[in-house]
Amino acid sequence: MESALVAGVGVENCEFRFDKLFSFSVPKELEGSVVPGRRVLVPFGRGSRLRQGFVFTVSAQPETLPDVPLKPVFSAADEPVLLDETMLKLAAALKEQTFSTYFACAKAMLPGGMCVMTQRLYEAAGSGGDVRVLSPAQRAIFDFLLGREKPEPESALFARFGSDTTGSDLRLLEKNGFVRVEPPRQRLLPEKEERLYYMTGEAETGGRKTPAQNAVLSFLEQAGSASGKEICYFTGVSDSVIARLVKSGRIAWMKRHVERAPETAYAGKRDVLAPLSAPQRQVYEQITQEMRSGRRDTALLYGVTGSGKTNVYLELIDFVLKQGRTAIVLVPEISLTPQTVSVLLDRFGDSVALMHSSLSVGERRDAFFRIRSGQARIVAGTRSAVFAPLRDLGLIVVDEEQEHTYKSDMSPRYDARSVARMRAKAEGAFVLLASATPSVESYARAEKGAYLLCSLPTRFGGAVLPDVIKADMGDRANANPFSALSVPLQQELEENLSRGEQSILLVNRRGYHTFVVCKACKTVVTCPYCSVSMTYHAANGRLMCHMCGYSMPYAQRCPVCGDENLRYSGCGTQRMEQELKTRYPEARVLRMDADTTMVKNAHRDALSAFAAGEYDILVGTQMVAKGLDFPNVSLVGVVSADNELYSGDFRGAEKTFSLITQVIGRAGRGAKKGRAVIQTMTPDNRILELAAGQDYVAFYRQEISMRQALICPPFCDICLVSFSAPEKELAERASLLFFKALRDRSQREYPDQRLILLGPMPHRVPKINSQYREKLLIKCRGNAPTRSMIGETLKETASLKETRGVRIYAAMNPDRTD
DNA sequence: AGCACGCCGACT
DNA sequence: GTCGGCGTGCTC
Repeated sequence: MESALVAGVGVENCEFRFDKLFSFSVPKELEGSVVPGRRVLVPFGRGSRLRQGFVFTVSAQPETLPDVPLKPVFSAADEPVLLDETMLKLAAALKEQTFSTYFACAKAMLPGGMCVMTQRLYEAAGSGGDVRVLSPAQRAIFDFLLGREKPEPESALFARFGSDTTGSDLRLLEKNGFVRVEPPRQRLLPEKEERLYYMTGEAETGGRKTPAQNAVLSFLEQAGSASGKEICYFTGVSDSVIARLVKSGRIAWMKRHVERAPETAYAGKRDVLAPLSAPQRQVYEQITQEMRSGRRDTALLYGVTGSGKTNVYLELIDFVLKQGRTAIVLVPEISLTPQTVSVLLDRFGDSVALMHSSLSVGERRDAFFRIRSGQARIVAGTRSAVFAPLRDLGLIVVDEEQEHTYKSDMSPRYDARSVARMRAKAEGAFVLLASATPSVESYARAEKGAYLLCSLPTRFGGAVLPDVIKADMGDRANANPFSALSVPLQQELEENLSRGEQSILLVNRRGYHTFVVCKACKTVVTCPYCSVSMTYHAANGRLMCHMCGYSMPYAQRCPVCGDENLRYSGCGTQRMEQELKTRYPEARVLRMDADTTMVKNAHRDALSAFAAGEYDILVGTQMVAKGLDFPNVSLVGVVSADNELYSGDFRGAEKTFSLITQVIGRAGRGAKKGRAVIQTMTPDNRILELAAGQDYVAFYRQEISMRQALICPPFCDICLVSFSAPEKELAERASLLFFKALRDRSQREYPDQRLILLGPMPHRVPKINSQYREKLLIKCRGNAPTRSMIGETLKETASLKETRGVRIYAAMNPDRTD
């Protein structure tokens, strides 16, 4: 075998434990198409089954060759090369930083749906030419195909004729006209359509009905039609019941009407130019000067709510575009930030491409190639848009940079902000992190001078900050009997209603009652699969687990002792909605939480309905704190402020401060002065005090000294190593083995890397989905040696037979460590 | 994660 | 005697 080239391939479905670039020989006739960045199929494992891979390297003489004979690359995808050298480098760096695999990293950089296996189909082309020129193997394949009625998928041929030469044989047969190839059937996932299920009227004809099927049918009878998610929510069945009903013909579905893509909806009004205010201009000058000097590649813009940060982004984008460069704008969640996106579309029209999860596979693919071809020069999108294949990247804006959505909680566990900085460094771009409540880590770096720090401390247009009242819920005088609404909040709400002004109430729990407790045996009803309490939902009359989705009917007896004295208590969004409707029958109340926004675009529709004045009160979870500007909102109520504050995570204070500051900032956006009521059991808490005063810098000062005293980020990095297994002991044993292995390795090989090991111990929620979860926290410097130390220990521990059945992963600086 | 190889119990 | 149980170890 004279084949000169060897490809280094990242292969799919490899565990981190044994992932690396695997070497494959490149068949002669594939030399032009097996190039770095190309998607290929390779024979892998004992059975040499076909798997997808990404070519990372191609070389004539690889430095390290395994001592096993190389298998050949089976085939290369018929599509443009998806990843260029820059992106491949980024993928490799990502693997190193996130304890993830080459393939997973490459895949994460591409729009979803792009890595679907595609199959070529082969059939014999008549009698072909002179079969004597064929090798025995080629002859066998040809004869086989002659005897088949239908075209054969390449994987079937591969399975039948082996991994060594089948690929090359097929290509030769094709070249000489013995076989025909159907181009790869693009088995792209079917377009993500929203299905509306309805009854067909054949309900009586189908066979016997199970209780679950009856529940679905009677629900549909009442509702008329509903989405799959809604059916599952309201009846507590799983989607297999729906599938069965469809199969038996008793229900059917139709495509829900899907709106036009927002790009076209907004394109056209290009010259909306708000001139920069003096402070905005000053920030703009600061940043462009920094960009020109090339001294630092990152700036933090601290600008209070309503100070016009978006105006600054627009000018900066204009600035880089004029230099012939391109820009990315990251937002935490597209559906919650329609304004930022629409402003971009108004200003830059169709040179903007949107990248987010509710696009169909086809739309995403189009956007990807539109970006790569240079047609789109600005990309707006969520986390993964940081990988947009723009060339000549000049600027990456990260809006609301403290938001946890920038951190991926699945492999690869990357942080879009640090990826942005990696790209900036590699491609000579500039990163602008912006927020009214920056993350403590970012602000600390800016203060230290690692980032340029600029600020917009006043609201644009001179709007004033709201007056804040704190309602002490421990004080009897404030309490309404049987109500989660305090007297002060009630009074303010009534005043607002009478004045015809709008109000927002933040309730940080979904559902009706947040827990159920048995008065006799004092136990709280918990999920059988998770260690969390069940939440009662009035909308479907069921107790639901917010962790795993398990639900059960409204309980009248204690599941433990059978007693009938159950106490339903705790206030969720549904109960607050109900209470408001009962108390103020005239008021138009809108609830917004994960349960009301299951349907596509429900977010946007709800927000614009509220903005249009169709409702008086908006009740909802975190999601009401972000989104559109509501000029007529003059009151904000924070119904329960304390939950997150005492969650035990070191970011609890930061998250509470950020959320309360944001939601309070929604009061008094227009001409009217706003008011806010914060209900709390701990009115003297400093964090609430500072949030009430919207005083970020004072909050930062307090928080940073806390972080220093407790040795928390930014004074260290925290690596979370998590172990989950179906038995508690198994997870515990694995965590202990890891702990010892890490301690030994650090003493032996990394004596100068200082570590603080916390644990192993159970997670705050020790069981989810019947999996017991242990964790180990490693306070460290997240530098290359430490990462490789942790990575090596991970591989070592995961390879032990004692850890079989245990899922182990590591995440550097995850959003939550509890 | 797959998947094949291999070393022990109940069958023709 | 063998068919197949799933424990064990490897993946270019």
